[in-house]
Amino acid sequence: MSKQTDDFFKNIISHAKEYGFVFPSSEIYDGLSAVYDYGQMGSELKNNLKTYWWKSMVQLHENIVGIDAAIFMHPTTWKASGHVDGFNDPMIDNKDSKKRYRADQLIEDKIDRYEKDGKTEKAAQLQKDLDDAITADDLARLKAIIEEHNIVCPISGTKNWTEVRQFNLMFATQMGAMAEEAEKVYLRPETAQGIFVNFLNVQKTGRMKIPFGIAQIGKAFRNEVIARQFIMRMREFEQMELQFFIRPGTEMEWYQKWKTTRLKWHLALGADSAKYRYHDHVKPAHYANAAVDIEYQFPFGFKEVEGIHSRTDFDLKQHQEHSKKKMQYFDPEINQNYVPYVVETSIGLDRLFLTVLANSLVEEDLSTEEKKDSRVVLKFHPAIAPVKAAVLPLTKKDGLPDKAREIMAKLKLDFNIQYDEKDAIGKRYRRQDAIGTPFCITVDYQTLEDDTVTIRHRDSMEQERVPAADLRRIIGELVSWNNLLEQLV
RNA sequence: GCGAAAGUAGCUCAGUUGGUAGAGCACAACCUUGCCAAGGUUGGGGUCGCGAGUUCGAAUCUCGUCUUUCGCUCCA
Repeated sequence: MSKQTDDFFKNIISHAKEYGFVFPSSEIYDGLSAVYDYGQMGSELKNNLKTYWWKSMVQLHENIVGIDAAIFMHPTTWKASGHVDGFNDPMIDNKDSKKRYRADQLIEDKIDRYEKDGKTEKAAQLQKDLDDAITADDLARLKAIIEEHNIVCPISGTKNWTEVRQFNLMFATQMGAMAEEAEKVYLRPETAQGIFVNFLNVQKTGRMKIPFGIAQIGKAFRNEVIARQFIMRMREFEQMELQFFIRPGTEMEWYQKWKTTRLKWHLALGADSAKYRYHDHVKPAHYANAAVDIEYQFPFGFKEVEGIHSRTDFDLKQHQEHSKKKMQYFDPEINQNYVPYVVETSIGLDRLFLTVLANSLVEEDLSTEEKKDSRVVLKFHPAIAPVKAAVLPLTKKDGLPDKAREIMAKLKLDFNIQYDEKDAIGKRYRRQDAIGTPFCITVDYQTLEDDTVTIRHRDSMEQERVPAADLRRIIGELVSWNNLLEQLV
């Protein structure tokens, strides 16, 4: 990473903190690794991004509905999805080769070698030790076995091992206050399963006909080995997911359709299209037969923001098997019962938030021959800006504040508005620039005479004079969701 | 997890050979100005990430620890 991009990323982080977008979690206690809080500006921006997504899915499509499933789910859910078996292994690292291995597999390999060498007795004993240690969940014992049997790293050939650690992707806790009676439950590692288990409920009660989709926004939790890069990879994060249920055999058609639809959605926010690209997965995950990422070019390179997966009927079939409930749909058009196929679009809200910040943060040089000058601006699309407008009296005397308060009182019924009378007017404009407020309404001496105000536009810094009575309509049109959504249809 | 770098006020940083902490911006009050930041006066805010150790004395030296950034690794 170059010095320049490094600085750019640091700028984003410090700007985000300085203006109340993102704070390290529980910062007074030194923070918690890879956990962040959204501040007064950040939560507004994040909510607006959710609204944009929700409207684009649920409001714009008559065949998409939204749900809000619980974070806790029946433990069998995660057996069906493959999360329990797939990600629950004792791991060990070799410090020289920096390779990570499953500790039990290293030992199994050693057993094989003993057997090949004809040391069957030794092999049997080791197998027993291994089984005992695994059963007892004794990680220290596993490490000891590796050391006792001089197991070396296949790559470096050394015995320079770390401790054996249990790798658990899912956070577990218990439900029920009495510890001995408590049942182990997990914090969901993805929101998708909340949709799959509700497939029948929604389909029946909503009288949904295939093709149809279920959308959901919610928190998910993954105990990543290493979580890094600000809010790029967090252990607690928020997903916005659509599971779109379709007739088997039509999945590629829908996959292509959602691929284009979703990129359009990102571009509507105003980013340079050169900063986005598709990244096809050569080897999709076990549940998918096609997968693509939409990537955004961050200062530190292209990174995944959204994934589109053709999930086949894997999940519904798994749940059908584990729950013994028929996860089927009767399709009257072809007179057939089938388990629907699924195309999923899954976006990381926190990453989206970061793309929007990275894309919006601009430092402009406003220097003239006489004076050096610059400003820092967050050029958010007005519809997603945390504060829609600021009402500013030109001075804080001669009744201008009263007039400004009066205007503010009306506008705040419709919009998130700030009022500011401190410092010179230019300085107040710059403060609003720094949090991305698209419009500044200035009350001046002329306002007292003819009830007009000026609207100062963030990006052009130009002003226009309008009747104060028209503000609600004018601002309303400028910040309307329509400006974003009309680009999608 | 391994390796490297960093952590001093809200932000950006200074702090000499160890001698009880500073600047600019920001913030608050007042004055001044009045359409694009950085005018004046006054003020608030830091046990120098945390914990030990060495020392008469530690922001400074040593060790540990936490957090962050970068590289590797991981990411169904």
